[in-house]
Amino acid sequence: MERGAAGGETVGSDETLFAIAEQLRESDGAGVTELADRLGLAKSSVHKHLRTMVEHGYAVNRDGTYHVGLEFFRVGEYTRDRYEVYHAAKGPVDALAAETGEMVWLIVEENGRAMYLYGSRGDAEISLESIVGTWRHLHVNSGGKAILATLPETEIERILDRHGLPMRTENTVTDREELRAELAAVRERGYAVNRGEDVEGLHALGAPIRHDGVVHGALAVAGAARRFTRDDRETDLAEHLLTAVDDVEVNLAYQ
Amino acid sequence: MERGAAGGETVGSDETLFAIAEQLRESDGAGVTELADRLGLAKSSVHKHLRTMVEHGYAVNRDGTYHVGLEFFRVGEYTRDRYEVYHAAKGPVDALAAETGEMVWLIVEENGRAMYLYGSRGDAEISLESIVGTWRHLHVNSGGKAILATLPETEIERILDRHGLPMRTENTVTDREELRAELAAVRERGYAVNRGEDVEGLHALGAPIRHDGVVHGALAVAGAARRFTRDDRETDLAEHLLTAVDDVEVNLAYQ
DNA sequence: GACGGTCGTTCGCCATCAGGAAACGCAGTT
DNA sequence: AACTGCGTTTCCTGATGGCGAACGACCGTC
Repeated sequence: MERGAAGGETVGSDETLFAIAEQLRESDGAGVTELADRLGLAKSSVHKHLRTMVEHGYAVNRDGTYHVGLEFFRVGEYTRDRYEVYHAAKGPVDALAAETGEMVWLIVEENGRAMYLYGSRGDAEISLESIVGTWRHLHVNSGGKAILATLPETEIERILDRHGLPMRTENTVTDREELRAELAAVRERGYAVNRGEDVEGLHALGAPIRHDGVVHGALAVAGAARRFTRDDRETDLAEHLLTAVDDVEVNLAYQ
Repeated sequence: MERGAAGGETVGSDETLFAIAEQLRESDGAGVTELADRLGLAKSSVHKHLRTMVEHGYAVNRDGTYHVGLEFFRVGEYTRDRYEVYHAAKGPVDALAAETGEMVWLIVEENGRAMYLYGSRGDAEISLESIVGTWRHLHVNSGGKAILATLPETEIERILDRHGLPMRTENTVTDREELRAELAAVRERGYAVNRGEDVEGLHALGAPIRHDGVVHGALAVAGAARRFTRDDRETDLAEHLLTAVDDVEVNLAYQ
């Protein structure tokens, strides 16, 4: 069995389990044979894992095909709810979205990656659900850069070593020195800027949420590049963003 | 290693993994030693599992203690979003909550248990988050009973064999015959009633959501027993409930 | 500033069990 | 009625998950 990347021993069966879950997700449900083929495993092995997963609610068999189970949802909800910043930021995020008419996000960092924990938009609340619950590299995300800028140099180094600086668009910062310079600017400015570095034509501003000397996450405002580059729209948005962050920090202070 | 309950072979390492995740959740984060003690495992084993989990985002080490990771949230969000009925029911649930001023839930069944997939309440949207993402036995839940009533007798039998009829309050139906009679009444009436069978003083009505001859879940209205037993409040609520279900079914039909 | 105590982590060994191959049983199809 | 493709079961075996012990880092305490 192929083992995990360098960095010590891992449990092979766990990795098989994760691979099965991921494959079930990617293919929106699958059968034993399909999974075994795609993962290069014996049908019997896959079957044994699936039975274990079903027994614990991590998988279901709906009329013949296996799917990921709602136990993931249960643990996932818990994981999100445990972030105090989620509860503290919900209100301010909605408010900021209403004020600006743009999309607003709460982003947190885990293991050197950014995850969208909550989102809202001024006009409709459409299609945000496909973003919430997804990972991003820190360097292609305004919130991610805002968080990165607050970390000590050694920590930044570790993260970059682990995840690299993969390119997403023409504008992605892929050079360490360039990133380092930008993070210095972020620290200076108080917020980070993303100019289509993840998605072409999508600009964003991000600012870190601090409490008790710890970074709890970041807020980000995102919208069409066209709007963001108009006159002093950026400074205006930044003003609103930083005020919203203040609100979140106050909420954190008062539990 | 202790194996899973009767019903064929399971993967022991997977069960260890699930146990670790559950323990992390129950204790809101824990260290290697604590986990090993509680689960009766060697520290080294726990450590190896944790490393694997961290590598895949299913755990994080935040300043010395391990926690469940947001990868659970990612997969969990996907699992919920894959339920068409979730998207179809959101609007109607909110509307019904506003109309009635009571709590309204979307409930789905998986592996013979009910899970709260979404909730809303008329007045404030407080404390619903602690319910969404939790399991219930079908027989103590109005939505669960509504779903159960639609299933074929053999299926009901299988579920009762697997999960039993544990008592939650004085009012819980713990007798199979009694339950069978009640399910017949549910089929007759078109909706199920819960009179404090899960939580003392909490009554509820539940009705199944059908589409293409399949049950997709159930809606439930819940509130203080005192209000529910007043005059013809029940028939009035039932009317609203069944109308909301119709709306969901229409949404399902039109994608 | 030496000392237990406690923790996370690493190491090496061994019995177990996760994974493989093949066969079985059941549908639906030809 | 033979065929095909599926999920499931059975049996076997060598890789590996789990163990115990040791290590090293970090405590507060005396």
